[in-house]
Amino acid sequence: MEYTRENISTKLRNHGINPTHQRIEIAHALFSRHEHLSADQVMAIVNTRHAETSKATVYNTLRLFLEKGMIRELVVDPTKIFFDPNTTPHHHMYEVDTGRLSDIHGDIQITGLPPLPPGLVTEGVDLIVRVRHAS
Amino acid sequence: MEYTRENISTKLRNHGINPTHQRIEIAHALFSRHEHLSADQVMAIVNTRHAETSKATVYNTLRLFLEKGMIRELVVDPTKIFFDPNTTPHHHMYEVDTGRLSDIHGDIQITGLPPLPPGLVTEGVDLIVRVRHAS
DNA sequence: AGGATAATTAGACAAAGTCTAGTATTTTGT
DNA sequence: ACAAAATACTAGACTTTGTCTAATTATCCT
Ligand SMILES: [Mn+2]
Ligand SMILES: [Mn+2]
Ligand SMILES: [Zn+2]
Ligand SMILES: [Zn+2]
Repeated sequence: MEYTRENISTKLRNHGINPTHQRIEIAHALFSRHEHLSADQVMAIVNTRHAETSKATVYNTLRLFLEKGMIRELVVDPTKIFFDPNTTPHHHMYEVDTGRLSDIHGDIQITGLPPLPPGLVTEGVDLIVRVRHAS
Repeated sequence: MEYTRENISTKLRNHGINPTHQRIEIAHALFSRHEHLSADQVMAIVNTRHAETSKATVYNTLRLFLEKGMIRELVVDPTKIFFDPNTTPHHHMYEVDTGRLSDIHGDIQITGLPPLPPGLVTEGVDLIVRVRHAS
């Protein structure tokens, strides 16, 4: 699938989001790469050519995409949040010494989780394998 | 096991940590409760009676305990780190709407993890079940 | 005791993220 | 097409978590 401006506009509309210039730019930054990006990185990408999008808009828009379920938030680095354009269930590997974050592919099974206390619903199950480069 | 000052001093020495007044207070805050605490909460607990321990010392000491493997760090809340006095492998449940963090007990098995790329070693596997209170 | 070393401190600083109040753009209704 | 209303964007102040520095204090050793 190609991430043209037109396709991205459609995707935004499908999620109930009004496709504005800034929102298209931010969505494009996230979906055309297949990486996990921080708000700061999104900000930098979107403003490479010439400054067009403010910090407030980057943060607001990422929140909006999250609420609408278009992206996913990863809390894995103590200093910043990463945003993941892939919302299908998958797990992550985090290199603690370099800060690199990548997907784990394969058929991972988690068994033995006790039932939830009543009144609680699962929002997601995050599995993070923390690794580091050998001595 | 009782967490007297004496027992805590011994525990610190066993981890190669010089037991000072502040370090004993901080360790006591963590180990006498069986909760996951943020730096801020540790700070508040340690300084309830009268201010005795500075912010710098709280942060430095928590880092030190971490390095020495006496406590564990949990990156789960986007705004702050939690410290866990329980270093044995176990997993967590995080209530996203209240910020409450608790242990998951039971025999959880994770299968199907692909082998690590060469040169990388596992530091830990964190499983976080994110839950929220039903609508 | 006295010198060396280790630990603590106040407060400046940094970075991520939020908020506000004003401006610009887009949409809606006629 | 036009005006009014609603939505979106912005600069920059502000907040919070955490780090750093340089000076002070406590501890250790002979
Ligand atoms: Mn940055
Ligand atoms: Mn706090
Ligand atoms: Zn991912
Ligand atoms: Zn725990």
